[in-house]
Amino acid sequence: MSNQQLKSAGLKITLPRMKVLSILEAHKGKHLSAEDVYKYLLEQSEDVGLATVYRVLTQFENTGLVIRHNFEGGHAVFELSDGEHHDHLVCTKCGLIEEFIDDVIEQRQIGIAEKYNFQITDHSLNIYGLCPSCK
Amino acid sequence: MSNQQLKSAGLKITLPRMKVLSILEAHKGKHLSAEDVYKYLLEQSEDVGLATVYRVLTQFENTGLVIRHNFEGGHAVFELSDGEHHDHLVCTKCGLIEEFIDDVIEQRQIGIAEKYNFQITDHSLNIYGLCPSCK
DNA sequence: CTAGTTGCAAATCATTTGCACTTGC
DNA sequence: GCAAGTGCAAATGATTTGCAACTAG
Repeated sequence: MSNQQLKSAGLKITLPRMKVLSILEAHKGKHLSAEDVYKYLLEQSEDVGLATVYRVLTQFENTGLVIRHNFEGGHAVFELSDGEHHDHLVCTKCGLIEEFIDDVIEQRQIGIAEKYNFQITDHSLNIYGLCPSCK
Repeated sequence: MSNQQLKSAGLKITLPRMKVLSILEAHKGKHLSAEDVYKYLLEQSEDVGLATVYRVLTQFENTGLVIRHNFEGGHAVFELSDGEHHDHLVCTKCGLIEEFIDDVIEQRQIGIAEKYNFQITDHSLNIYGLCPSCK
């Protein structure tokens, strides 16, 4: 199953890559840092180096398999791409993340890029605040 | 003049703080990294340590005097706050940054936060792409 | 005077890289 | 078999911190 995703991404099907992919699938909808993935691998007593986790995640990002987010606070997080773009609500207290899409905002952004004559390649919108259980 | 800003921020008026502030004022509208500020200080043969630049910028951020942005690509940039919130168009090739505000988007974000019952404290919207001269 | 500040060097954190070794095809 | 992939340890780059010396109020 996931083998196909790797193959069609032009990557050799190796143990570490499959393991990382399975971790990501097991946490679909979550946002994991490289360290997180590494920890989950250790829990499963899998023998994969942290450096490899970084390498694999970066490769997955390049093939579009995963999305990398740079939220506030130093470290990047990754999530399996579902092909759909979405933005985030991030709780600054507990770290909870809600995803959302707003077509009006998407359209506006395109309009703004046009106004400034930018060729838009990507964008990120993050709303920071306190989630229902933290406020 | 700037002395007042520091005093009202509850910070002692020290040489390093005034110098950093003057650098920021001399580059109003630009987005400088801590290293940038440090380099400008060196150019003026001012004797301020990089660590102090970081400390001062962080203090300024806490008092709301400056805004810190975490764009893609590792290092944070700072800009003097004009009290107005705004978002950014970032050129991924040359680093050019254009600022913009869109009331429709602002309103939408408030609506989204309400829908998810989040107490919004901050948000950042960055559109990445190629600027007119880079595309 | 003395709490707040600073400079410097060493420490930390996330991430990357060099290199000899292993593995997928 | 051989290029691609991996593990480990050392290197990196941005930022932080410990601490003794310094300075604003």
